[in-house]
Amino acid sequence: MQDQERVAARRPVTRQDVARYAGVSTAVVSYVVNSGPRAVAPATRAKVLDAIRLLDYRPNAAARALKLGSTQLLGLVVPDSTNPYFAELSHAIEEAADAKGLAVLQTNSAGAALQERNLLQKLISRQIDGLLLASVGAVPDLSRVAAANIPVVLLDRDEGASGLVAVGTDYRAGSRAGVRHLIEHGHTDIGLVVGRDTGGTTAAREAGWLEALAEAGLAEGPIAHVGFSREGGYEAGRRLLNRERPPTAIFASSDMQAIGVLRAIHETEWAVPDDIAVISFDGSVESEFSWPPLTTIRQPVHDMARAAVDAVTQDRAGSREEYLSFPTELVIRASCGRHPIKR
Amino acid sequence: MQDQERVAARRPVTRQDVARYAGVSTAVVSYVVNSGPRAVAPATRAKVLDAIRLLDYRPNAAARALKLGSTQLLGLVVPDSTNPYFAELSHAIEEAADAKGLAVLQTNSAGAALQERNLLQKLISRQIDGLLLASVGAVPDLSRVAAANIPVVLLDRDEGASGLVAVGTDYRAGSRAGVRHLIEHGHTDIGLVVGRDTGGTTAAREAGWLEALAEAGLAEGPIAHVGFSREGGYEAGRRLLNRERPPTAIFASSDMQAIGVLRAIHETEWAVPDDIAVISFDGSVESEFSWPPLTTIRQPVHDMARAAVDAVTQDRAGSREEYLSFPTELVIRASCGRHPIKR
DNA sequence: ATGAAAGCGCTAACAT
DNA sequence: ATGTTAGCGCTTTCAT
Repeated sequence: MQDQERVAARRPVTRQDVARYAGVSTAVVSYVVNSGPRAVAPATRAKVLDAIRLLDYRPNAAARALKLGSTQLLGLVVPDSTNPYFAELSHAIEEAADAKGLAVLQTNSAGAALQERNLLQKLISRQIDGLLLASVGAVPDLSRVAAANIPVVLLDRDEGASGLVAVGTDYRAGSRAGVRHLIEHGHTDIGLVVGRDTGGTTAAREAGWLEALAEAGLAEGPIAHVGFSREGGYEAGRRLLNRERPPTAIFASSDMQAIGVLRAIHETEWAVPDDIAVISFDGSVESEFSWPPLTTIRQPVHDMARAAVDAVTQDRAGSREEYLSFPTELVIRASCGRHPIKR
Repeated sequence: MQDQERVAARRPVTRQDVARYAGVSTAVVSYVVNSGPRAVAPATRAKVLDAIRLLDYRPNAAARALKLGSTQLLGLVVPDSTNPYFAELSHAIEEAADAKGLAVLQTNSAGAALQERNLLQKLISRQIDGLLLASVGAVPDLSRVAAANIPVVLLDRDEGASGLVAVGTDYRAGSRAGVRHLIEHGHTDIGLVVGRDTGGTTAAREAGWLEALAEAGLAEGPIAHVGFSREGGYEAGRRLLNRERPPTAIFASSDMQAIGVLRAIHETEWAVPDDIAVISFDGSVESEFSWPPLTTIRQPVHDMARAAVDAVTQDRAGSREEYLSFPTELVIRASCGRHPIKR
């Protein structure tokens, strides 16, 4: 008898229930819910809407997905969502997707190709309608995705890939503009901190640095190849500072690396920008609140996210090749200094 | 004739196809795929497995979800996934979920109650199997979720909530330990930077600070109530430093706020920790690479994530009340100084 | 050990 | 304008 208090496990409300309650057929409920494809008389429509409200009916997405063959789900794979750049990109993607009624399954590859492949498998079997991939390698294995006919958009790329849409910023031009700014400050010895991998955006960032130097007739500065992380930047900073004649300015090709560089500089008790200037690439929030605030080449993350979501939801996606490149913006803050450094 | 090159839109491989290819019934394929509920002869099993491999068959998650009434999907709502603390928590949750074969729908409420409600609606209609919620308000509106019979676990809480499982750390004890550490360094004038909201974890963090002071017989230091952001911390820092007699140490109740405080201090050209010591709460990576590196009270994010995922996937979830509290760890770095400050 | 078939909730073509 | 109904791919009961 005491067990009578047990809460009845409510069976979820279905379209059947709504139809019955409103005294119409299930088809009509469908027409109302989806605003089509058939018209419904205003009076009937009102009845159905009432029933929906009263019963607190919510369409079953799984059933809908099964019927339509579309889940309204996007898959997103990034190396590390904890990295502010990817965190901001992911956030922007989520917003852009949400605006289109799409939800996103966010996953982390930890920068490992194997893990990335596993994730793709899982996402495919979840019937995602599109895949946004910031891949570890230059040539991700997309055979399974292609076989499943899922549109793909590559993120964080410096060029298109065979038959795919890719989005990125103009890393080369951005880097060049940043380094040129350093040169305008009078610097002639500008070091580079950049990723360890060859190709990809790393090469483009490096190329921009080189171009700016060449343009100004300056000699190539010292380079430190390290991981795209704070730790990597720290290591790079130490290496550059320990040279016989350290550069007077450093271009770090990502915010994370710049943060690490700053730490290395602070540890040697040099002043930024008076003893050494620093400039970074990405423009994530963290660059604004470092000490000193970093001059940075900002990527238009929101524009890129929107473009990526747009592209992946277009019919033509997956069957076209296109590279969507976005311009960067030089955000000038304190780390690059006001005056040329004399040493 | 040219159009013949057109790629045939492959119909996805279904369980039917596999059954036909392997010369068995669809039921047997099911038994093999799910390792149950019926046994299958080893030879048959092998045939089916071969067919699966050959046809590159992947079960349709939507169909499975419809049939089973379970999507293997978790919903996650945080105020801002761009905040390193939530980024790390989300990342850890994703890992914990993935280990259980669950995927997670990550969403951002932007700290707005209305947006939060909308997200919950959307997540519910996607038939999530469980909800992880770091809510904006002290008492989230969970009526819809409850009606849908979806287990909920509250994140980032300092206490249980009626009928719900909640996870959090011991904010009060952690804060107290941190402030006590400052006191051991000889500080007697310790300011507090804390959230603007009353109640919730804010109150607990404040209580810990107060307790440590009381314990040591010290007077209550100055308080700045600001948002849980870098900007908020900056504002708080300025306010505290502009006092007639600034505190010699500041306890910032989150890493983000501490980062802002550091900026304010640097701008006044005071030295940390020599002129003023700082200590923070959370222990996200960013605290490690600030300058100087922040002494911080670290939350065991991974443990919390695992516990949250475990709890939300338990049958009993949603019908029990429990508060899972995790201990913090004091991570000592440079920002709290070695010696008492004399001013 | 295996197979046949009902049915999960929804959409839309086809009827009326 | 509205109703009837087949079928999306899967699981599992019930039969064999």
